[in-house]
Amino acid sequence: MSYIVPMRRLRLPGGDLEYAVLTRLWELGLASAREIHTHVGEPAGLAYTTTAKVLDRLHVKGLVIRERKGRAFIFRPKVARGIFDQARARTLLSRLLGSRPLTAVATLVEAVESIDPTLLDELERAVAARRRSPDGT
Amino acid sequence: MSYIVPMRRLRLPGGDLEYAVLTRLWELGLASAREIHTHVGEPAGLAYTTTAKVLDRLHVKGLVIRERKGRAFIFRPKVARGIFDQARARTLLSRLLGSRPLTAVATLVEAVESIDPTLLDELERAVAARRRSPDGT
DNA sequence: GACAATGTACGACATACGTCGTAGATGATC
DNA sequence: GATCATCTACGACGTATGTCGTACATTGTC
Repeated sequence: MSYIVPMRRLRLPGGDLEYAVLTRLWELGLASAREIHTHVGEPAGLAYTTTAKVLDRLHVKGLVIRERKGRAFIFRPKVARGIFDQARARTLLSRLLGSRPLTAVATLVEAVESIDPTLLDELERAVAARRRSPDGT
Repeated sequence: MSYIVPMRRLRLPGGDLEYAVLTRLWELGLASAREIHTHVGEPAGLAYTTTAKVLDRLHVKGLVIRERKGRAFIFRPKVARGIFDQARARTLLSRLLGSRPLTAVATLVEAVESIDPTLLDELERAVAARRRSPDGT
């Protein structure tokens, strides 16, 4: 790892709460702050304004669109989940691989296994699939 | 993703600069702040005190040991790289897998490929190896 | 022993994010 | 139309981390 780059400022990833909110939005297609809160914030014991604030920040970051509907807003994702997740995965992966990709890959596989052994099959399948279509099938 | 857990406070991961410094320490075995700075901070255009501060924080976090040597300190890692990297990988991976592990695995493989296609081989090998010895060979 | 060089200690500021609380606006209800 | 419920706007605080600068201490050198 060189850390020569002074700190990338990708507006993409974001924190866990933001991602959880965005995820819910992707699943619902469109939703009010209240709905998102009911699904994400509330079960986590968070205040309604916390959810609202997150939605607000996502809006500022241009990750969600919002339209007024009466006194409230209806939010909808502005970025495609696939695109976002891809970028997010690349960012997280880059940090993980660092200067010793080979070793890191082994560690990565171990981690996958420790989280859920059955994912090894999936991993194998995914690699095979990737091999079959190096493009984007 | 449920985000039910209010935010883990693992003292492990840390940021990129901290990880870069720790990595250098693992590589060198033991080193002075000046040495680390020469290897990590300087090439990144950082001030010496920045490197020193990072080392200081790593010390506070109990990730490095330091012994006085004259007016300076000699640092040495306190945690094994393997252990640390494993925990780090698990943390990063957990965030990546989220609520749709299957989809995430595919995205993950794509990301690996986009970063370095040859790593797919490595990934395959690692999975196979993991299969052969589910323990810790 | 005075001085320059080099270290450490530490406070400070910036940003990203999680997390609330309050205030004010707006729509719904009787 | 007065009242109540619900939203949004926004400021604030806490923590983690990157990033410096300054002050103070220590060491090595004439």
